[in-house]
Amino acid sequence: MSERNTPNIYDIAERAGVSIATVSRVLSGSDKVRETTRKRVMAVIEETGYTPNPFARGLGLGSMKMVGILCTDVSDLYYAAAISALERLLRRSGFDMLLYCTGDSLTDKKRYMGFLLEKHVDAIILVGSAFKEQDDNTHIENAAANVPVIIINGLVECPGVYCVLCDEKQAMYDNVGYLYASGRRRMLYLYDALTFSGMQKLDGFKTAHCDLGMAPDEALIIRCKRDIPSVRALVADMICHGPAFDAVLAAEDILSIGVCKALAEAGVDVPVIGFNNSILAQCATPELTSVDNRVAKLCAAAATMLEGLLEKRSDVPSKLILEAKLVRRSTF
Amino acid sequence: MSERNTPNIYDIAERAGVSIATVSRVLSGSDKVRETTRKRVMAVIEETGYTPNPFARGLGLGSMKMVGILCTDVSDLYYAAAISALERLLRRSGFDMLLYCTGDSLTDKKRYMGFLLEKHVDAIILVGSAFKEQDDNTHIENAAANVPVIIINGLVECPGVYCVLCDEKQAMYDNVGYLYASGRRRMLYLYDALTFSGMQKLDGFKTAHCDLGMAPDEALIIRCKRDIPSVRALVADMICHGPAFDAVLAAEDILSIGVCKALAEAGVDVPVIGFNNSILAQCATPELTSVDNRVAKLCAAAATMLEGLLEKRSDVPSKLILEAKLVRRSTF
DNA sequence: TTGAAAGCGGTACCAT
DNA sequence: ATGGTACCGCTTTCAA
Repeated sequence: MSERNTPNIYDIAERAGVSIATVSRVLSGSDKVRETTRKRVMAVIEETGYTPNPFARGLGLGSMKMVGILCTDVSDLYYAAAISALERLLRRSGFDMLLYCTGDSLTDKKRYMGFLLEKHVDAIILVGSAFKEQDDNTHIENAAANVPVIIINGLVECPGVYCVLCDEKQAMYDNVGYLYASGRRRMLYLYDALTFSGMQKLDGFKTAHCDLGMAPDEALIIRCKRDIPSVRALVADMICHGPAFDAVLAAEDILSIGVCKALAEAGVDVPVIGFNNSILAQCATPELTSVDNRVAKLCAAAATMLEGLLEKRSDVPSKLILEAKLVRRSTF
Repeated sequence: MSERNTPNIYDIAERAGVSIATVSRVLSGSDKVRETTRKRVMAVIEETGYTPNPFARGLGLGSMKMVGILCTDVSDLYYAAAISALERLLRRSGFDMLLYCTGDSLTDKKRYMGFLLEKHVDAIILVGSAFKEQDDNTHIENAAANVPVIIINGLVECPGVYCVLCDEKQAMYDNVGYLYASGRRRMLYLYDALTFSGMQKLDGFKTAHCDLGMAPDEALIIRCKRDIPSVRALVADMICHGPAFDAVLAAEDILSIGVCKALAEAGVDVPVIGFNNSILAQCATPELTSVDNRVAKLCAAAATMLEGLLEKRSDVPSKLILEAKLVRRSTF
């Protein structure tokens, strides 16, 4: 072996007394290698600790078996859970995860999407509906033209884009139904952003009202900051000065926390339902009833899709919708 | 341009009427290119949307500008915060992040560390003290022999390993002091794991007791599951059946949540101090006083170190310790 | 079953 | 300032 730091395929070939082609065959598990030859080559590989150079392999194959992940913010509980699940699943399929956090600006989302394509990843997974824009999804369409794109909990209908989502509209629709059945008529709806997911939930809220013959009161549909003290102040103020409400639906657990605090302080007892069923739901006092939107299942479905796509199978559905599930705790 | 999907440097050279060497120079911003030539080449690059193939570049340079990150679990709030911060910082320095989640088994930690080395990453960052083992840190030492290794909040003293940590021992030591000053003498200490970080905190707890002339009561030092209901049950039981305590120190915010719930139920009011100052501290009721162990700062320091190391500067400290900071809220 | 050699797409040294 | 060319290390086709 030469004095390079790591041995290469030539070193192995030389020491095993074969050509590099044979070493390559052994490495790829080809059956066109005589057993004795394979043994000899393997012995040299073991003894030298040789591992193939991934860049060279990537250059020849056009792939380093990496999947690019785009999320707006890993420090968010929901995204972190998704990425944790995806990492395990991807690794099991032999892929590495290249992680990009974009923040909310469309410019950065586009820019990072571009970087990912330049890196020649094998696929791109968009985590969260924050990636579907109202007007301009050209970057997603463009990416999909080059490589499979999977969106977790977002929907962009375009060839090459595969979506795995939770039926959050239905979940929120059902929430309204449950509260209605328990006699509630003035439900407060809190949300922080109108991403695709945000719009679905709001839509479910409104549609349910209509179907139940109630006109949703716009004064009870409030956009607020994703921030406990803000929500707390907001709800405290509403308790004092109206408009009156007799139940609360929040688009995110974190918002519900603020709600619970305000309610507890004022000694008001109305049902609250959160969304995401994150650890925050268990931390809240009283413990929060929350909609579980099945992150782990969504990710598992995405991973399965991905394998299908990379094997160029034609039976991969372009859209897959899972049901959410209400996890009842103390607040309802 | 040929019918390949993406243009390569030869296509650009041909269309610009120059050699590939010149294109390469333009790409690398060399000043040894005539301005008119540069313009011509740039024009072709723009118009074709050419981007250099990272595998080829990686092969030649021996690097794809990627940093490998190892953490036991991204879905943990603390690690997620760290990884979020690191991602931004690394990207700013032009590095991509290859994320690996190992779980707690040493076998997997070693295995994934090996994978990372095989990928020829430019550096490895270990997030969390879970990576320092009691007995066997050969995998870390071995990795450090090949590539810079940085540990966030962990300590392995060995050449090539750089550590950035928060002085959690001192923080816990101070906590005991504060509680002592407010008249507390029987402090309950809860922890879930004895990682390096866990041992530091416990050590601070015990040392402070000794320095204050109190023998720490081993019956008040309790290891519990990292799980709200378990802690809650544990503390509820202690309130009823003893041993008695008049303050609680927890090694993690999540444990404190269980404590707060049990205290609230029993109507007992004793000070509680959590650790990590995560979002959970704000979610708790009452809001939790917690030690901020400066994840963002630690990560920033790590990023700075990394740049120094990759520039082969010799002024990079092998150990850097930051102070923690107590964030006072309602529980103390 | 095995080997020789042509890519893959860059970087960088050496001429000119 | 520019071009020619030898690497970097692997995969794969074509011959033998």
